[in-house]
Amino acid sequence: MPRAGAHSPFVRSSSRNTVPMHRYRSHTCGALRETHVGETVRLSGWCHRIRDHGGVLFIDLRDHYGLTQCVVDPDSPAFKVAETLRSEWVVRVDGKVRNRPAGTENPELPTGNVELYITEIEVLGPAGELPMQVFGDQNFPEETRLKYRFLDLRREKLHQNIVKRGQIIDSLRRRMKEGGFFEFQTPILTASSPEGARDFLVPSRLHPGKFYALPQAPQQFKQLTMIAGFDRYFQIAPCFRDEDARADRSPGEFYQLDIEMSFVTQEDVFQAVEPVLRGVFEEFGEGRPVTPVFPRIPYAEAMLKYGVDKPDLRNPIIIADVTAEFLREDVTFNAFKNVIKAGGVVRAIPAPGAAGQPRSFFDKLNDWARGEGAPGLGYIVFEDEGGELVGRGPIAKFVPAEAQAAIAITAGVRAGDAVFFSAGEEAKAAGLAGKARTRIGEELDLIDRERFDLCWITDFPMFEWNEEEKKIDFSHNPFSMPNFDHDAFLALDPADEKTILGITAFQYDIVCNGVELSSGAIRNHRPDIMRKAFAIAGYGEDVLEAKFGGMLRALSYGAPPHGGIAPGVDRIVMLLCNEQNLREVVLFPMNQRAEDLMMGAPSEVTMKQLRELHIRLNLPEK
RNA sequence: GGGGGUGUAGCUCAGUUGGUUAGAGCGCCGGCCUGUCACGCCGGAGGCCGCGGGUUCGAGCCCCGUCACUCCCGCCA
Repeated sequence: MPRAGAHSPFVRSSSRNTVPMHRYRSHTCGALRETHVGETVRLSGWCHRIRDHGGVLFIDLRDHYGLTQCVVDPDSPAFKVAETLRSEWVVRVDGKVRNRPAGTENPELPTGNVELYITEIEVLGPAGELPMQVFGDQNFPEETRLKYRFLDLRREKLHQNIVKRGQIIDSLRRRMKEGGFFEFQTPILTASSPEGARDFLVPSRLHPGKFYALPQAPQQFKQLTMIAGFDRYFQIAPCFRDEDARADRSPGEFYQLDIEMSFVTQEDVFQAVEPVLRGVFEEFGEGRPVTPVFPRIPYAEAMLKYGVDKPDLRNPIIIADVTAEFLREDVTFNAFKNVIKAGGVVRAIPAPGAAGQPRSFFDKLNDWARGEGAPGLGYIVFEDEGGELVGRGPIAKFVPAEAQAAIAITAGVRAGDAVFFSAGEEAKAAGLAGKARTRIGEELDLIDRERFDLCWITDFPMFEWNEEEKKIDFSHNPFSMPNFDHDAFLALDPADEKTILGITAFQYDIVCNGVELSSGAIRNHRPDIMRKAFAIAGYGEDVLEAKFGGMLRALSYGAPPHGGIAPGVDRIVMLLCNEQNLREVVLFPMNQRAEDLMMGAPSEVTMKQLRELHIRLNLPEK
């Protein structure tokens, strides 16, 4: 059980014992080697595993640094006590280091050539019967793991993940400082923001009826830091959002490597950040290849080719638009033709080599698509028949050979492949195609898991249509600079929805293996353009003043052009630790319902506390 | 707020078409064992089969409800 940082920070006893022994340990449990043979040493740690042979008793003693086999037999004065020890008791043992008898060495352990012959045992912390074993790699229920997190954290995998997390953060910090960035701390108690996620609120005692909010991100603070002239900001920043959890989204709180730079274009941000992320993936990726130069994929292209704005580029499937092919006069598949007539599109998802799949493969995907709310997932299987490309499948008979050939060319498929179709209104068809792409890639085992494929997604739309409220909204960060001539932007007619919805922003993401790692932008540093952008999104001058007055004022006293990005630390660590869930890389996570089962948060508070905060509860009826 | 999955011993799981006394491994307790490192052998304790209701002669199994955990949708600038 090799552990990180095997050196001991503690005092060592000399072989002549001229130095007094430390109260708890002379060495750590990962330190002893053959060079220590003959020394009298003192170890403290947890009884990892006890093997009682009657006459001889082995105790594997464990601490953060490693594992040392300790032995007692009836000749030792400690034998009686040793027999009472149980798993996970914390003990201090004294004894002499000796070579293991020939043939009993354990090459799995760095300390495996030696053992400690115990002459004295002091129980420092006995343990009750354990709700979960530390030893071994058995699975335990999430609830138990969270409630007894301190036990789970003793276990090899989680312990290593947390160590790795620390090392990754060290590396990020070092790389940022080497890049000329300076670290800042921004407030935790701040003001609620109208855009974005739901805020965590903190009632103010001094100002009845008023609330602080925990920052969703230090967005405005880092911009203000730039306006204050500090030029290059970074922070391992805690962020708080009161939204529901996902496997890759911690409930409540998470950390970002928050970055901001002055006098930069988008290109400068890319040049500053890409080496940091590539470097950290290379450093901690355990040899798995990392994209040498991150490709840059405009949002629109990503939605077409991958059906999603966070494509997993390890999946070789590329979606194609085959709307034109289904419009051909010789094609008689009216289901698709009607969709197209109604303004929809048809997307083709190639399934390389799927011709050999059994019927159940296609049926399963069809069922899945229905579960996604689609009418189904049409498909054509291409086979080679005497040198001719022949399409089969339920809809093939509506598509004559020439049209099939045209589809095959557009979708880039050959005999032996299949192609699935997703038809409908563009965004929906693209979304379903994207999900199908992922699913087909997984079913056909096309995804190389031993790789980190990173890319930039660029040119996000500045605005989007809010169907519910029938209005234009910011589609991302309201502080982003539109990629549009400034004077023309100021002159925009808010009713000109077509032009407005076509405007992109200097807004970008980094994606790795289908996981959105960061989001960033060149900021809008001009108050006039800011006012215009908010006006387009339907925010009046009063709202703007109330919520972003400080920011607007700051922009009015000499603001440098600036921009930044904020990679998600937890997600980076999750990818590098090969974990599917953020709880595996967070020291003390909450459960899906945002409860801390160990500390019992959230919890009720006393009436006195509520009174001081001028709060009266109005609880929902059960 | 909605959908899926899971729920049987402390833990991981098995449990046939609804049919005697609900099993195994790990852990725990006791005994034996002087070279193991997933030690071995023998014995033992430990079960509101998540909870409530229903169907049935009979329910771990079928039905309804509910709760918990989890994954997903909504949400997450």
